[in-house]
Amino acid sequence: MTPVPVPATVRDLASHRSIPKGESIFRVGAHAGHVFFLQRGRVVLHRFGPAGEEVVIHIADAGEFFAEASLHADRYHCTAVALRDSEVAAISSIDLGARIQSDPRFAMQWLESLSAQLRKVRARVERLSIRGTAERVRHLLLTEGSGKVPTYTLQGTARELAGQLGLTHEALYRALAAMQKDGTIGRTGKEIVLLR
Amino acid sequence: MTPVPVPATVRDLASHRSIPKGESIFRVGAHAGHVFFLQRGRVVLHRFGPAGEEVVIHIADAGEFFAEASLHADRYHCTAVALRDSEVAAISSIDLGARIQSDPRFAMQWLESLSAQLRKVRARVERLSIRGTAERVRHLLLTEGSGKVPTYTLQGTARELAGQLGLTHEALYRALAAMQKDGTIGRTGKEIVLLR
DNA sequence: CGGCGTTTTGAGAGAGCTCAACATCGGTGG
DNA sequence: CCACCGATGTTGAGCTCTCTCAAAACGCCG
Repeated sequence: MTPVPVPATVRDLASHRSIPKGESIFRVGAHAGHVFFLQRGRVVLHRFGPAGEEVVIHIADAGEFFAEASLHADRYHCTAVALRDSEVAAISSIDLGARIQSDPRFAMQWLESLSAQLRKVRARVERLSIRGTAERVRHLLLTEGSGKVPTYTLQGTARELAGQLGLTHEALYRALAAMQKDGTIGRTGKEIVLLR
Repeated sequence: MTPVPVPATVRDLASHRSIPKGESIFRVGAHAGHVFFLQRGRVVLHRFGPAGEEVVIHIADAGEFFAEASLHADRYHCTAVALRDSEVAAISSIDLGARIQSDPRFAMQWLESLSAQLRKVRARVERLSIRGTAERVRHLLLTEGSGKVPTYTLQGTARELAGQLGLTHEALYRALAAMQKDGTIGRTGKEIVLLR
């Protein structure tokens, strides 16, 4: 997989890091010095419960920012570990904060990026609340698809999509097969089209 | 229910509106003139699919901002309808934008509020991805609970919580009963405590 | 007191998970 | 070039958990 490029607005603030699978990017309690942009791989953010058990807060996929709160806290509230070999862009929170304060245009852009993420995640919450595999797929196509006839292009594997939809891969495959058979969707390679 | 007060930072920009159940607050395509803070009630944001069917993007509950993207778009991309009698604070997006641009301290606060929401929603996504009613409740207590011994205080009814957890109220009641019986949790009134 | 919404428990049905087997595809090394 | 390997894709069968429908107890407010 080719790495997602760092957004142009922060590119000059970013320094590149490669993280082997299993290694941590930061640990809870450490100085919150950076905001991160995940260019490739997958990262889990988790905390530990009273009995030391892992509690997953978020799983970041390629193309996402994470630990944005480093701007406002001085210590990380969770631990970040690479679930695969990953590449991240580390953005100094001091530099980022300084630019936000000094460049209102940039502040607006950063705000817009956060808003967009928020909208996306909220839609995902709604999707996960829907009962029925087919209905979830339909919601995905309607909210994330583009074009007159809603078209969604698979970014990764269907297995990954299943995870995003809160389904097992088997359930997703069956739903897609059924929807294709009854003419709800069409598929050509990585593209899924909502027909009715 | 007593209305949630408007956050102090934007109070002077806000004008109050009461929305009867079933009425819309804004419609898709209309000029995106305001960001909203929901003080009381519940609001659904939805779009319409090709066949005119409703697609829910988000359901906002009391205490939440919604339509933050009005800052960056000139038209609403969805329609907002009150699911109950609601009270909202409408914040002019022009005024808000102006303050963000002119007051860096304020910009930081607004950013922090967005970050906090993002973190919360992401945790909720993770929660909804968990299989098993009891495990979901446990995740809620561990992520949203406070204190040494994780304690969560019900804000509304248990029914509402069930909705938030993506469960039927029956499933939630049964899970709570079972967890109480086997000593996983303790309950006193609106408080739920994770014991082990 | 009467009515409404919440809480609680029961029983049955169905959707999706689990386990399993096999096909397919892309890459790797002999 | 082909054999092999791991990961993805696909389908089957059984089982479990949650949803659905139902009913009753409870608490609150007019």
